[in-house]
Amino acid sequence: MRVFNTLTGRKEEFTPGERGLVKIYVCGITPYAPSHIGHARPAVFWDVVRRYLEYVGYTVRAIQNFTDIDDKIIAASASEGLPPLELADKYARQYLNEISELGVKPMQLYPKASEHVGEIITMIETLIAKGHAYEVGGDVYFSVKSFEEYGKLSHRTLEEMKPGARVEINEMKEHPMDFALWKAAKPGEPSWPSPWGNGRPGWHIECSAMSAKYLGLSFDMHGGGTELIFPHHENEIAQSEAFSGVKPMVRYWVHNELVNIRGEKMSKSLGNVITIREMLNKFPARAIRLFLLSAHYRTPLNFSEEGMEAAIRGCERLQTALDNLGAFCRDSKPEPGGSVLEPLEDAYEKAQLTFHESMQDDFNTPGAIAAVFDLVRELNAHQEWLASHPASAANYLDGLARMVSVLGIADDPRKAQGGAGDSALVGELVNLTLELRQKARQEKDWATSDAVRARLGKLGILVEDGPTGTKWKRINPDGGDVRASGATRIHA
RNA sequence: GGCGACAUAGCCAAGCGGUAAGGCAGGGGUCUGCAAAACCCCGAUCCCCGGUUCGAAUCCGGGUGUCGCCUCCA
Repeated sequence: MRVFNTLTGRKEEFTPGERGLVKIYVCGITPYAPSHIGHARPAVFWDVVRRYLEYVGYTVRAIQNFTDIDDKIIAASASEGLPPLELADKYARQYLNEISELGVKPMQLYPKASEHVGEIITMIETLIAKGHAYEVGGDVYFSVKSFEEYGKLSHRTLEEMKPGARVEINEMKEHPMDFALWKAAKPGEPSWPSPWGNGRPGWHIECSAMSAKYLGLSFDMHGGGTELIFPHHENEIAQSEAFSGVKPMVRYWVHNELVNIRGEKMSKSLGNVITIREMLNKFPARAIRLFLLSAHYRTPLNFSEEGMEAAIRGCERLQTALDNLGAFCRDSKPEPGGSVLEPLEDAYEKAQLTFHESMQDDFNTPGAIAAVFDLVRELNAHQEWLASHPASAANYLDGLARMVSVLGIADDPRKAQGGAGDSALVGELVNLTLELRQKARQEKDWATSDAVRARLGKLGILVEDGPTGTKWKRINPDGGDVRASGATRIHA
C-alpha cells in the first residue's frame, strides 16, 4: 500500500510501526458552531481509511481530538450565553451525532484538550527544562530557533517566512515565529493553575500531549486538512520531537484538501457555509458519502447541487443492483448445475483487483468507485442468468457488498433493516397485493394493475415489472430516497 | 512578497511514459401492455507554447488561469 506523505512530498510504501497495528491521530474540530461539509470530508475519508485498513486485516487504533479551549469558543460563549466548556460540549456532541448519521463508525476515543491540561503542563515543563521554551509574564513560548528542523513539514524555512510579515508583533517573543504553549489568563476566560500562574494551553500543544498519551511518541498516521500543515502541524512536530527526542513523531502525514463551493472556500464571512445538518436534511447519507468520495482526498472538492444529484442517482443505481442480487439469492429455484458464466466471472475478478489496487494506491476512492460501477454494469447485464443461479448471485453479492461497505455507499439487502416501523407483516401484505395484481395482469386488466401500482406508490412502495418478475421496494414517498430494500420478486 | 497545488468530454472525475476508467446529463436503439429498471451504441487527444523521447495527458522549461497556505480554520 502506498500513501502520500506530506513530510516527504511523495507517495511512500506504507508499513505500520507495529506489525498489524495502525495508529492514527486525526485533527478534529473546534466545536463552537454547527459543523459544515468541510468537516464531513475528513470524517468520511478517515472512516473509509479505517474501514479499508480493517478490511485488509489491520487492527486500527484511531483517535480524534476536540479543541475545546479556544478563542472562538470563548467568543461564541459570550454571544450564546453558555459557559465555554458547555458550549464546546454541545457542539461536539452535535458533530458526533451528525457524522454518525453519515455512517462514520466511532473512533476509539475523542479526547478533549480541557481534560488533558495536566499532561500539557508536564510537557511544557519539560520543554522549558530542555531549553526549547521560555516563560515571559505568564505566557510560555516555544523557541523555533531551538528546533533546527522547524519548517520541515511545510517545506519552508524561517527565512522564507519573514518576507510576508503577516506575523503578529509581540515584543515579548524572542523570535517572531515563536508560538504560545501557554497563555496567561485574561479576566473572564476559563483558566487552570500552572507553574506560570493561571492560564490556558496554546492551540498546538494539546495534540502533542494527547497523541503522546494515547498513541505513543511515534505513531503511524496523522491526518487533517491542508490548512493545518502550517502552522499547526509544523508546531506539533517541533513540540513533540523537541520534547521526546523521538523521531519521527509521525511516520505518515496525510492531509486532505478542502471543500469549496462555487469555486470559493467555504467560510462564514463569505456566507456560503452549508452545514452537515442541512445536507442530511436534504440528501441521503449514502449519497453524501459518495459525493465526498468521488474526488481523491488530495484534490479540492467543489460542492454543487448537480454533483449531489449525480451522487444520488449513482447510489440508487448501486442499491438497485444489490437489491436485485438479494432477490435472486432468495429465489428457491434449483440451481441447474454449478455452472459459471465466464464474462461475469472475469468482470468480477477484474473489479476486485481494480478496487484493491485503487485503494492501495493512496486511497484512490474514485478509482475504487469506478471498479464498483464496472461490476454493477456486468451484473445488471446478466440479470436473467443470475436469477436462475442463486448460488452465484449470492457469491457476487458477497463480493460487491464487501466493496461497497468499505465505502459505505450502499447496503447489503440481506443485512439491511426494514423501513422504520415496517414489520414482516407489511412485506407479506405487499406480496399478497402483488400476487393479486399479477392475476389482473395475466388477464390483461391493465386498469386494475395500474391502479394497484399507483396506490402502492402513494404508500411509498415502488413497483417495477421486469423480465425477471415484479419487484417492489420501499421508498420515501416524497423524495426518491430508497429507505429499505424489500425487493421481492413475484413470479409471472 | 514567499511557499505549494491544480488545469482531462455539457457537469463531476480517474490516469504517474505506450495512443484517454467511472458517474451524472444528452441523443439513438433493445426489452416492456404501460411506467420504471436494465442493457447496447454515440462524445474529449487531455489550457497554450517549446523541449526530452521511438513514443507524453503523463517528464522538463516558459506562459496563462484557478485555488490553497503564509493570521483562527477540516
